[in-house]
Amino acid sequence: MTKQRRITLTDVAKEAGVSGCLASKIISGKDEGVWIAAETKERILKAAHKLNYKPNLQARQLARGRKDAIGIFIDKSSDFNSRFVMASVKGIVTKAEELGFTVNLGLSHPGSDIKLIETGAIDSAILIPADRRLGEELEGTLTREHIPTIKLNPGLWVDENSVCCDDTGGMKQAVAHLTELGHRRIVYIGSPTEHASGGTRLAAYRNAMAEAALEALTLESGTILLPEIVEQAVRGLNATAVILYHDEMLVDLHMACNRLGIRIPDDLSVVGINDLEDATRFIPATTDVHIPIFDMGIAAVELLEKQIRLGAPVPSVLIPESLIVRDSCAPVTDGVREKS
Amino acid sequence: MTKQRRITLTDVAKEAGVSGCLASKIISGKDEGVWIAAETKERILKAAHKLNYKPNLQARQLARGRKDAIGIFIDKSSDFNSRFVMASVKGIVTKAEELGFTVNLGLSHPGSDIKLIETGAIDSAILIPADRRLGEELEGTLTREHIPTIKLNPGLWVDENSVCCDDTGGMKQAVAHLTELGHRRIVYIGSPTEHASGGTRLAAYRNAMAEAALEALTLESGTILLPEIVEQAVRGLNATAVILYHDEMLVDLHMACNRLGIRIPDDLSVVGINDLEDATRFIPATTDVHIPIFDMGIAAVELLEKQIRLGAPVPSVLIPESLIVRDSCAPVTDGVREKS
DNA sequence: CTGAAAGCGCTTACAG
DNA sequence: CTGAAAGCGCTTACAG
Repeated sequence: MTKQRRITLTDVAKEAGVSGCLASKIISGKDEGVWIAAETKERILKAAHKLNYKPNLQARQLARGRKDAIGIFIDKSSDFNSRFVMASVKGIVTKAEELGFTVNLGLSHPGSDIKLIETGAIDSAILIPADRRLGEELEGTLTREHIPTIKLNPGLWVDENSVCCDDTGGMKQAVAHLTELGHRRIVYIGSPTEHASGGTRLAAYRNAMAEAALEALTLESGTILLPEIVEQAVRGLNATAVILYHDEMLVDLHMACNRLGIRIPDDLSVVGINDLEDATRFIPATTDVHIPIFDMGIAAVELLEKQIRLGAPVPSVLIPESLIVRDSCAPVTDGVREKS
Repeated sequence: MTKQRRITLTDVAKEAGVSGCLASKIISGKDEGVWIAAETKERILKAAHKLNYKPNLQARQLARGRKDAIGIFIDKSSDFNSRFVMASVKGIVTKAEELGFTVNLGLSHPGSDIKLIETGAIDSAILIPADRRLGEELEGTLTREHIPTIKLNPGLWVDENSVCCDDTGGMKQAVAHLTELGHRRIVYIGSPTEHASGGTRLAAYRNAMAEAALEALTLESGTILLPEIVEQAVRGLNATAVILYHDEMLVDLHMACNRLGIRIPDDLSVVGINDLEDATRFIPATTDVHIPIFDMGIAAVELLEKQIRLGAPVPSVLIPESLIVRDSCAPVTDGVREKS
C-alpha cells in the first residue's frame, strides 16, 4: 500500500501545456458556449487520460459550493430489509450515478441526532418510508435544515415533491380480473400497522368494489397474517378470493391454507400486491399487482434534480401499477367452486 | 427555500473571540495533549451551538487529505434485495457513523466503469459478495487504485482483511441437534450457483457428518429448490432430515412438501441456514443456524478503520454461528418416524 | 496556552 | 480563445 502522489489538475494542465483554468473547464465538461480550440481540448483530455487523472470530488464540491450528495435513511428498527425498499434504492443509485450525484446511507433513529444531516454530509435527500411510519420527525429535520427532499411512495397522494404509485388503478385491475373469473366474495386483507399506503389501498379497494357493484369485505391483520384471519375470510366471510395488502403476507397465507386444508387456487384465489421476487416461488405462482418500485427510484432522483435546479417545489409524479396474471386465481361458476 | 448564509468556523471563532485555529481544534475534537483553558473551550462550544454551526465536511476532508468515505457496491443484476445483505449494510452504517465515516452506495456492473471509484468519491470499501460471485473484477479495481478494502463474508476463509463466519461450527451444531433427535439420514441440499460459501458449507457438512460417524448425503439445487429435489431427498435418499444451504429455499421446500404430502416436522425435520426474519413465519417455525450478519457488518468497519490506521493488511476475524432451536425438527425412534 | 499564515485541489469571475 | 488570481471552509505546522 504505497501512497502514490495524487495527480492534480495542475499536473494535467502542465502536461498539456495549458493553464489550470482551461483544463478545469474541459475536464468538468463546462466548456459550453466557450470557444476552445478542438486541438487544445483533445490535448488536455489525452494528458488527463495519460496521467490517469481523477478529479478530487471534495475540492470540486467545496469550490462549487454544493455537494451533490443524496442522503437515504435507514430506520434502525425498521425493515430496511424489505425487498421493496431495496428495489427502490437500486433505482435511486442507478439514476444518481447517471446524474453525477453521490448517494449516502445514514441511520435515523427517532429522538436522536441524524448523523448524515448533523455532519453536513448531504445536501439533498430521498425519503423512503419505513413500513411503519412516515418518518415525520426526519422530514421535519430536513425541512428545518432547508434540504431539498423527495418522498418516495409516501402512501397517500401528495401534490409536491413526491413519487406516488397508482393504487387505485392497480386495485381496479385486480378486482376486474377476479370478477371476470366469476368471483363475488372478494376479501381485502389489510394491515393496520403498516405504513400509510394501507389507507389508500383500502380506499382503492372499496372504490373498485363499488364500481363492480360488489360488497366490500375487509379484514385487518397485523404484520403477520394469522391463520385465524384466513379462516375468518374463507369460512366466516365466505370468500372465494382474497387480495393481500402486501406480498410479505404470502408465506403466512400459504402456511395457514396448508394447515386449514384450503387449496389455492381451487378453494381460494389470491392476488398479492407489490410483486416481490418471491411471488413466483409460491406454488401456484402468485398473480400480483406490480408496483414498479425501481422506476419510482429513478423518478425520485429526476424529481430531486429538478427541485434543486429550480430551487422550488416540483409537482409530484404518479407511477402506474399493473396486474401480472399468474396461476393463483381460478374461475368460479355460479358461486360454486370448481374442483380440479 | 431561502438560502441562509453558511455559518463558518470563522463566524464561530469571532463569536467566541478566539482564532479560527483554536476553534478548529476544539470543534473537531483534536485538543488532545494541548492545553486549552477550560473556560475558552466552553466559550467556543457555546458559540458553535448558538450559531448552529455545522462543519463543512468537504472542506475538512480536503484539508485533511482524506475522505473517510466507505464505498459499498450493488451489483446491478444481483439480489441486493437479499435480507442477508441488507442486515450487514445496517451493521456497516451503524459502526461507520460511530467512527465518523460516511457510507456511499454505488453500482458495479462487470465490464463497465465503477463510478464510485472513477469519481474518487471513496477512499475505502467493503465488499459484500453478491450471492453469485465474489466480484473479483471489483476487487481487482480496488487494489489497483490502492483503496483499502475489507471483504465481508467472502465464503471461504481468507487470512487477511476479511470478516468470515464459522460455518464449520454452525454446521456441527446443526448435525449434533439432529443426531440427538435420532436422525441418521441427514441430507444437505446445497446450491452450486450461489456464492463461494457454498463450498465451505458443504465441506463443513461433510466434516460434521464424519465426526458423527454418519454417511454424508448431498444434493444440489439451483437458486430455487425444485420439488423433484425434495422428493429425491425424502423418497430416494430416505432422508428424515434436511439441512438447507440457505433460508431462501424455505418457501420452495414448504411448497414442495405441501404438494408431495410430506409433513414438517413429522415426516421431515428441517434446519435452515442464515436465520432470516422469515424463518419464524413458517409453520412450524424453522430451526436455524444463525449467522450474526449485523455483527459482521460492525466488525467489517472496525477492521477497515484498523487497516487504514495501520496502513497495512490486518488479520481476518472469525464470527461464531449458533443454532436457534425452534419447531421444525422432531425426534426419530429407531429410524421409524413418529407420527403426531 | 494562542494567533497569523499557508495550503488542500478545484472553480470562477475577471482581465487580457 | 487563454491566463493570473482569488476563494470555497477547514486543518496544520510554525511561531510566539
